Amino acid sequence: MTIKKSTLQDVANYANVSTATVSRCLNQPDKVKQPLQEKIRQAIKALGYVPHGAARALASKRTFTIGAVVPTIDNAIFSEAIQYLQRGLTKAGYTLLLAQSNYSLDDELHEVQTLLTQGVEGLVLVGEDHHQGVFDAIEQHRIPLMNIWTYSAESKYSCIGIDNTKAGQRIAEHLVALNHKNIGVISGILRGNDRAQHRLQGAGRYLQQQGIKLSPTRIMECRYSGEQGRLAMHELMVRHPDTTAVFCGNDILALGALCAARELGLSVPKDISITGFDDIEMIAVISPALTTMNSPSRRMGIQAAEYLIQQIQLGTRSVERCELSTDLIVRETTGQAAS
Amino acid sequence: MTIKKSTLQDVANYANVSTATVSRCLNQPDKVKQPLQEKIRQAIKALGYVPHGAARALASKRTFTIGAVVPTIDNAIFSEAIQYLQRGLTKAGYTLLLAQSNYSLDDELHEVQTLLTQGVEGLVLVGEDHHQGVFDAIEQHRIPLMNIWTYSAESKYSCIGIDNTKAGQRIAEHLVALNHKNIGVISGILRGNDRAQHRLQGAGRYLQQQGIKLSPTRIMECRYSGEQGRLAMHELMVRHPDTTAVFCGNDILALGALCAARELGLSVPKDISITGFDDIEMIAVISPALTTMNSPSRRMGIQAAEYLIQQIQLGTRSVERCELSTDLIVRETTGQAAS
DNA sequence: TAGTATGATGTAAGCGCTTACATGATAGGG
DNA sequence: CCCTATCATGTAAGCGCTTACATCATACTA
Repeated sequence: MTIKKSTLQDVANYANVSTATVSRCLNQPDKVKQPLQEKIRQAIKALGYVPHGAARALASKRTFTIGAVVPTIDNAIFSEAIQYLQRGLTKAGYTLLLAQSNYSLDDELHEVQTLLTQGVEGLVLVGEDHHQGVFDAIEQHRIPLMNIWTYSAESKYSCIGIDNTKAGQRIAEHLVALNHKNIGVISGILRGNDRAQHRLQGAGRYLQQQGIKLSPTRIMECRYSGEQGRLAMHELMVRHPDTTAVFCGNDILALGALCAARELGLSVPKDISITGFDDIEMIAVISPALTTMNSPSRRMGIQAAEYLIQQIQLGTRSVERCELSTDLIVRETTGQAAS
Repeated sequence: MTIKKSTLQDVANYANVSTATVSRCLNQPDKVKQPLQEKIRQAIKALGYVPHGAARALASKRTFTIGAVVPTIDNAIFSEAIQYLQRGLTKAGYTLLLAQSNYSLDDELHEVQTLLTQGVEGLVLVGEDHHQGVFDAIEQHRIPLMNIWTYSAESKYSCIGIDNTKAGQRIAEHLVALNHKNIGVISGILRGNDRAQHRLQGAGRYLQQQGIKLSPTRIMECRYSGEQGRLAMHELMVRHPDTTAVFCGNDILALGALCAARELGLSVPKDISITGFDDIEMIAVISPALTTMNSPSRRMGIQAAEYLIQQIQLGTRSVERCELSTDLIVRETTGQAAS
């Protein structure tokens, strides 16, 4: 172990071979004879040699890197997907470059550009709505894109996820079946978030069909955080004390709403029903256990990795759309509407 | 917007200047006259030029990249720290390369080597125990390292975090003050996890001083997951039905334990007290609200970013040790021992 | 034994950028 | 009006690697 960073050249000198041989020993070992390999391995170890990724990338035009941009890593549902995505990529020798958009399409574009500068060979984005610049850049770089957390049959790009509209409707059906008429919504920020929009649309449309009006004042829009959900719930109950059910944009918001209900002395589900979305692990072990829709985040992560690797290796650019099923998981926070 | 990826050379040709000028326009704009800058900007836009990071890195010997390895991103406490770390780095023009060790020091070493190949200019690791190879590699590459989630006055490397031993002791003190004698522990995997070890040691030592024996059979070791916590709790209560308090390694485990207690018909905190660790946002809005120690994860993320950037810019390699205070947050899951 | 196919290794040309240095242009001082 | 200091731009040499191609050794085949 010398004290200075060593290069391929150093290793080659040390082992008395050419740089080409060392390079081959590293990348195509079967092309180098055993004894030489030994010698080279020893040299590498002795010098503490670590390959220079940038040089390699420049020379080979390969980075073995995939980029992903999620709204925030600080939400169990995204971090779970990322974890599995990363695992799949790592296993195949790829590195994940992760960025956050904070639910902003402009930020997303900026992050995508940074990722492209870094040379990502594939991209994972959340949702199907993106800045036009994102699509342009992807075309120009000819890299595969996979939109996760969304499914639509006409999507121009590959996607894997649930049909958010249907899912939203499914929740509404459940609430209507329980005879709820005065329904409130605590949604995440809708702007630039097609998933939230679709869920709300799905629910809204169904309610309308059932003759139930979802007035704008019953829709609270806030950041995805427990505290925000709590505040939104309080505000909602001030505006519409008659509310008997609340459709929350995700589980964290639902948890906040649950907390507010407790603070207001409302019993769940007797006085008020609350639904979440995502089915993060944690909410199954709390009481009352939350009624929610599950988000197949692992599957998305795993499959996004598989798809991208395959596209890269085959050099193809086929569009693959995969709809994952989602189930309503009825637990303890929904019940018959108080009469 | 042409269809092929364009290079600096292309931009230079298009704008009728040399590559050097384009490069300067991008990196040191004040060295290029206004009108020329305009022309170059236009060319860049027209060609949809995106710089080639690897080439830049190779030529400039700068990557503006920082690496971090956390046990798992799928734990709110780490993802929160990462979020703030990333935010700080991005603001300063750095990119974060994130990897996961799955609580394994060998995996950590492997990830560190990958990160070094990618040319990271600084490293953030969790805890102070690392594979010797990690330290060797860092010495050789002469990059700053910051250990987060740990504080020790003698640390050879910079660190920021809490004194886990003290924190463990603090929880034990709380339980003893409530007259608990039969205390169980549901810890995360201890191997390769100095934080968990220290917390347990801190608690164990204090209990011993108080004449309370923490027998090995009262210590459950399991993966950090709600479900694992739940199972561990069941097992613990089978082994030691006399247990009146359970010290959990983190909040997720505590949630699982809480669930198990409910399943066993035990009332919390009347029959049994449960403590968590980390104070993730969510546990404040559930009921019963969890007694826990807070982990200043944001501060760690923010400060790790500041420290590394400073070290890189100054080219220094000074060691900075920062102890963050942590507080016991007594909520509803701890109470007097059942007599 | 010569001729050829096969495999192992070496040679050297870049990959797309940055940057030290060279060059040319401009302006001010004597 | 020439000389020099100053600034803007161009020229070209690599950064550390990969890889097409050249070279050489070896093992067959006839």
